[in-house]
Amino acid sequence: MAKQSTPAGRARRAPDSGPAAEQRILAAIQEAIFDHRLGPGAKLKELALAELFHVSRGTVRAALARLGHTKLVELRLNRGAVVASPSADESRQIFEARCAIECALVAKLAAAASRSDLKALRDCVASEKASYARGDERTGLRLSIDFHCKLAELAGNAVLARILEELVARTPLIALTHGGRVPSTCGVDDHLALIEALARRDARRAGELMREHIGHLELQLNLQWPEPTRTLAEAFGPRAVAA
Amino acid sequence: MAKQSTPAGRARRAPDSGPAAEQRILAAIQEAIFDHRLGPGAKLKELALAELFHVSRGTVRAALARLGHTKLVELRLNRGAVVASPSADESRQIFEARCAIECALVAKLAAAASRSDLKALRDCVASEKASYARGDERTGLRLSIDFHCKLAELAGNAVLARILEELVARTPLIALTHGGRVPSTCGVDDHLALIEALARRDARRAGELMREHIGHLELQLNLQWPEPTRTLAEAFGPRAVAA
DNA sequence: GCTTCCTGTATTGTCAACATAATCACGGCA
DNA sequence: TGCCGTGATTATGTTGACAATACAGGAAGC
Repeated sequence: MAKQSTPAGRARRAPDSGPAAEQRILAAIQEAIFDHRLGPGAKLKELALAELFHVSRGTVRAALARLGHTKLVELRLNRGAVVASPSADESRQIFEARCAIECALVAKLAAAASRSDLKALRDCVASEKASYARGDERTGLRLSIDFHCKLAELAGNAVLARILEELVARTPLIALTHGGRVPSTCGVDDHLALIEALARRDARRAGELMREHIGHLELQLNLQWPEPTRTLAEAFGPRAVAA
Repeated sequence: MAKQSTPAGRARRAPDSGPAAEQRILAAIQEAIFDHRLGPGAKLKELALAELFHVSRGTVRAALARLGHTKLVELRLNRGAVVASPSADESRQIFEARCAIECALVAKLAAAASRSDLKALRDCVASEKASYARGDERTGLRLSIDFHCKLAELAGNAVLARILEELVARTPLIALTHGGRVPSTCGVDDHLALIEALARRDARRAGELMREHIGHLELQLNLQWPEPTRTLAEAFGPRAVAA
């Protein structure tokens, strides 16, 4: 017998609340950030989200708390949650962290990657390339990010994979916050070169390539640019006034 | 004027609830795990904790959720939270992750550590050594852990520091879960040697030493031992029955 | 004697209302 | 005209009660 204990209002086919729903909301917000439909500073009101996803505010709060822990959203006391705006400093640190982690991963993969591992990586890059070729930047970017996560997964270290995933998830925000254009091809060639090094079991070269690749990403995101002015005092500071 | 808006029952000198209290509970549980007063598998009942800390269940839930995110506690659906018991596999992955991160940190420090940085590290090891010398293993272990966190802090990368902190926090659980005795001197000599390498700006040697040091930790924790049997089926499996 | 089912209890998950704090709009004032 | 104080509104933080689920003990059946 199906459990129809819920009064009558809304039959719960898909669970309208609970940990499952929390996961659903979390994933939805994360995807929205990925797809640039939510930019840095966007306000995430509990009530609005609760109504939108047909869940209680408590569920939304739990999801926002988790997103806050991964630093994808900033939780301000008594002032709600907004999509995070990583500072330039923080962004550099994120790339530095990625470099450390991903270099270790490729070193491990260079030593232990199986034939099927390499094939999986090549497939990943292939569909990535195809997406860019047909102008679908959104999917391309997604697959490009997937490539990095795949590296972690294939390296057989779930702990590092999880950490890397959280770091990688913050990259789109860095791009948006600092005005860098999302690169049009996002390093497909870098990815291919890296795979070749892995195939040759050339750990040293693979590490170099990864370092360079992340360096490219960092440059493309224009981190060397000054941080966008956020306050009026900055925007109309001495320099602007003097002119 | 002091805000005495609370009715009358209990004047809130220390905040009895809210984000501050959440932090307090989180820290308390984390310390209890550090000090081995809470071992793997220990049940963390919401109501008990709420009464113990004079907060509402909601606050406890929030704290547990955060601890769950850092994997210090395991959250089981409808079955509450227990202190985590990292598997042998997971433990190895944690050490691998620490190795990757800490090697990157010492490489950076070897290049950029200032005189005061080195002094801070030496001071840290000195008090660590002193603690062990007077038989205070608890404080010694704490300071030993602090040393690793200090490395991250001095390296000037808050992102990596945070990640490392979470990884390091799980080490005591690994020791308890897999029955390894907590080492009596926990690598004070390793720490000193590492500092010397940093002082000589010898990045290569510092990396080697760090790798070795973490290797020592891993060995001391007896990860090569089989995992303790948890299920009856395992405990009384074919081998035991045959005898 | 052992297993199986059942019932009572304890614990967690969920929700809706209340209290508190911040934001916004309006009107007075220099 | 621009600024500041004030009040209304909105949003968040918190609490307590309710519902659903899992656990434990005991009774009945094999």
